[in-house]
Amino acid sequence: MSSPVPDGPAGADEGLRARKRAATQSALERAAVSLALEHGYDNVTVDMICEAAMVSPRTFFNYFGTKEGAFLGGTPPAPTDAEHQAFVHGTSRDVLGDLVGMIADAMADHSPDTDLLRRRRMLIERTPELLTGETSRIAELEEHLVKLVLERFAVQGRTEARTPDLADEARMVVSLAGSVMRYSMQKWFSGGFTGTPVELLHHSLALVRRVAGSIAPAAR
Amino acid sequence: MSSPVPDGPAGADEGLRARKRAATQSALERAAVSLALEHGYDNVTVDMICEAAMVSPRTFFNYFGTKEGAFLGGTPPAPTDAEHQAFVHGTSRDVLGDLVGMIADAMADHSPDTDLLRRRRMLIERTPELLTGETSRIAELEEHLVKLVLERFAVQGRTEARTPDLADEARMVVSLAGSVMRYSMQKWFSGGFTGTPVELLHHSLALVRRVAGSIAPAAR
DNA sequence: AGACAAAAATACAGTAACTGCATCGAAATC
DNA sequence: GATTTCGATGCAGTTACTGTATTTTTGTCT
Repeated sequence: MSSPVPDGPAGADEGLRARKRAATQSALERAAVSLALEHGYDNVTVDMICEAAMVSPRTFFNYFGTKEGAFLGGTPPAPTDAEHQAFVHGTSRDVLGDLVGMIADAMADHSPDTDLLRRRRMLIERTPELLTGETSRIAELEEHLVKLVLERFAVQGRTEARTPDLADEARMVVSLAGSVMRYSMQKWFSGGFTGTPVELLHHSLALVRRVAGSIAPAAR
Repeated sequence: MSSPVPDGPAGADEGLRARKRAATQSALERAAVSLALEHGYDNVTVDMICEAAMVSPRTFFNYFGTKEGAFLGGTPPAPTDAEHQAFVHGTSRDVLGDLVGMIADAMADHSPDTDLLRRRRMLIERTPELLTGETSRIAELEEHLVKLVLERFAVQGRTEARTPDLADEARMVVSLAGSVMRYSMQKWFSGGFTGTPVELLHHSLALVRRVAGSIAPAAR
């Protein structure tokens, strides 16, 4: 108690302000999911969530910007700088796999709250529109992801001079990653999958390979 | 010409009621696109559209159900029975290509109004959120499309007994088709593509094949 | 500890999308 | 021509979301 928190090394808190902020956000998300599980997503209003979490409606929108956001979790998945670098300088030839892995990591290191995740999963399972919403949120990252892939191509020495449609290829990689994520999330949230997320992604990637690989060039 | 429209083979009209209906729908769609091109999508309200098209706001929602609908075109793309059958009984090995082709057809035979299509394309080009919206509309068909693919598999003699995860495969085909459509639409609406839609689809499919094919099983 | 700056919570008023319901008028059916 | 059917409309209400000004809380500096 002598030194006034010089620079907490392993400290999980960054000041009381941030802690309170995290608390209210968490409270709102929990309230949202709980209410939706009880009454159904459509029958839950923002006001109800605010009352349960004891904050003003205006504050709600300061946090999430949209009603849906409270149910899906505050901030859309964004890769950290570390993940960014790891991907760009990855050496494997499996660009798609690495990209999917990065997105999955970004989604995972999001909220370590196991219980909330479980309840959220139940909710999404019975509320397909939320699945669509999450898909859209990921889609908003596309532009950024395309840049990442191009960066990685550059690091690997692939240039537009050698491959004229490199930008197209990057865009397609991102688009395919979207497919894999969508497929995986769908399978994950529909409950039919028993296993770890990592296994699920491998399963999905293998399936992509099989399906896309069986494309014959139309001409027999 | 003698019989009073017994069953018009090529007849374009199905009574005055239907014609009027089509007229107002068209008027609303035109007004919506025009206003958005002039003022920007966000700055156009439903009331403005209604005033321009001279219908009540209530009627607007009777037609489209959502504001976005007026800009994207009344009814979401749905394959006709003919297209349905053609796909299910297709003999080619390229399930993905055929599926994409069917969706494209469904979107094409939608509105033969070239001018409106051109203006809509301009609008979407400068309004990415609409692109996302159209993507979501297609996503709503997914369940249906999965059934179609499974039907086709059945016709081709592929059964769950032989391929345990046939349903998974079907789902992935649909998911990949989504990717191709998304990629194609993106490229189409971004204006960078000079060619017919059919060529674009071939380009996209080839790219999928190249990208997905280059997936090495991670282990080197 | 007390003054002061920064940030967050709130109140308030307003816009705009969307819905249910009852009514009215035109079109199809007989 | 009478009836039934269907689309258009008016109206009142709910709900998501925003801008702005005000108040409360928290961090900081002396």
